[in-house]
Amino acid sequence: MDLKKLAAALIPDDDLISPEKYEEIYPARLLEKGAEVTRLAPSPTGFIHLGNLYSALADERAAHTTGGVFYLRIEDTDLKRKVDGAVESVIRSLKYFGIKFDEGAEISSKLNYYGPYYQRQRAKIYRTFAKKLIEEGKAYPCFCTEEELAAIRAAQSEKKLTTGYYGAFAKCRNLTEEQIYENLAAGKPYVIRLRSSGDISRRFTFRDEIKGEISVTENDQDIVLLKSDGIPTYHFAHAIDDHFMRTTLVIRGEEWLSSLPVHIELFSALGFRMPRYAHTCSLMKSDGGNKRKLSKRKDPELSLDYYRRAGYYPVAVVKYLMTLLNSGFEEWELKNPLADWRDFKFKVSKMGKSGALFDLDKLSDISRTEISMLSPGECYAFLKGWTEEFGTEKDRQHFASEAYIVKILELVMGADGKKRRKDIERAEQGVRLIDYFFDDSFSPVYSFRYGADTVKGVLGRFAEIYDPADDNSAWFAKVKEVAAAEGFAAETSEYRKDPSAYIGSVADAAEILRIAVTGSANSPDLCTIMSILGKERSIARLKSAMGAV
RNA sequence: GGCCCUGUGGUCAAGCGGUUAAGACGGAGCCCUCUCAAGGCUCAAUCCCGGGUUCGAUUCCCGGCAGGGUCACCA
Repeated sequence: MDLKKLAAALIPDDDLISPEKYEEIYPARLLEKGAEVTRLAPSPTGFIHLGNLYSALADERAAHTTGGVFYLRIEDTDLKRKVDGAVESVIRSLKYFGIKFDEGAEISSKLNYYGPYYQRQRAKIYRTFAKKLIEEGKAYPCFCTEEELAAIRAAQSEKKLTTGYYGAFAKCRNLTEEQIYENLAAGKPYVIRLRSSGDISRRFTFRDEIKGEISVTENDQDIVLLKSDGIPTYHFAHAIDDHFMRTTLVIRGEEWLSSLPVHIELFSALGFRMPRYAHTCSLMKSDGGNKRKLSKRKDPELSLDYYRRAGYYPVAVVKYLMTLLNSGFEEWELKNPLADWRDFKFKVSKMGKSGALFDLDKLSDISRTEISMLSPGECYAFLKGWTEEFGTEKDRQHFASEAYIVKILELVMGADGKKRRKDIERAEQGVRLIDYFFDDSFSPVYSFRYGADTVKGVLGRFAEIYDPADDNSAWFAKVKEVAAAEGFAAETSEYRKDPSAYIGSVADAAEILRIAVTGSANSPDLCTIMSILGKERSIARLKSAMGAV
């Protein structure tokens, strides 16, 4: 068979350049030894979730801790699943979490020598190499219809054989020259398949950067290289792109492990040297007692936008992911509390081998800690940023008064450097937490544990003598005075000695005041809260609580 | 079902032939205390099972089992 002629008939493009030329167009990168070139290669099929960030972070760290390059490639070969705005969303989300690319799609960089970075725009390159493989007899056209393929699959699974297009099942593999041209003349659509030379019974070990030695067999599937629309499949595009974009380390989810044999054969058929691979375990979610891989479709609440909306501190999300990526990170951080997290020596080889269950408690804890280390001013800026995007109109009005909010935050966070409160876990909750400082969002539900007379007594007496000029101890002395007058023990120790002699302790009396002022039995220092509110509003709240019982 | 990956407390996990089997989150308790938060201290809780190898296995080997992944003209 005249393969040259066949290739020209199958790939009639007349604007292709020679395959060798591409080696010159995309030369080896000039990088230090050990520098890794990694990439994030999402398909633009919607939002990205925590699992993608996890992977992106691994890529970013692997590149940037070795002086390498991290680039963005868009795998948009499946037009059916394309979602508008997905690329922008990916970039925006990653940027929010501090993940930056050095080159690639939509990245303005002088380094963009290896593009285009959208696979749809790379059709010529793929077709060039598909043509080459056909000429070499390593690829062939397949005219099977979807129905025929389904029938083959059905027959195979009935006989409990491996499904797929391989060996004797690959009907189009041995089509005669006449048959092929007949089909072409009839205008039948076709795909280009790899003519696999592998033997599934041959087994060897492959070294993965995370999993270590893994056992694989040769590939024997005649997988599709070019779909009937002339666009490549993932496998084919992967081999060509990662070769010509000079990727050194492919970090991808372990769901790709099973197609590794295909990729090994592809690189070999194309005569390319393989990059190294790191197959990451997937982030899991607990689902009815079992673990399950995080899914874009099933877990919309794990979209990165969800974390933005909930207001988790972005660095906290990254740090949480870092603890999963390299568990040594946590200890390192404990030892270097002031160091930049990027100074941690990330190692791909130290990545965990088994899928971690996503732990919201842990994320919350880290977020709380990160926020607690902010200065009140920084925290204000963070919360304000959140209100601008996700808050209510009322929130935005509240946050217009910077001085007032900062004063509140000094209380809520602890003004000095060492005694920090950790009340704010994320922006959304933090903004709600301080709602009671604003009259238009203060909507208390009074639930006093004492009778109306006692409540009114405490509130009324305190309203009489409250003076915002009092310092903490003077303020508390007045609380004690009021408490004693209403039958509470002025000292907790006294109350403990003889509980029956009192109706409660000073703590219980303070609770009445606290509920009246804040609407809650729990709050930070009440004395400070009242001084922030000021005399008028504090007393007004005491009075209105009196009226409500 | 075939093939592949994984298997240490509730969760994330150190460990890499001999350890009282780290640490963090969560839980319980105590202290502190006007409540809460924070902080300090303490406690409970783990090597999937069965065979080997070995003086000795969480660690090495084999076999089960369990969980996950994958078997497309999707990535």
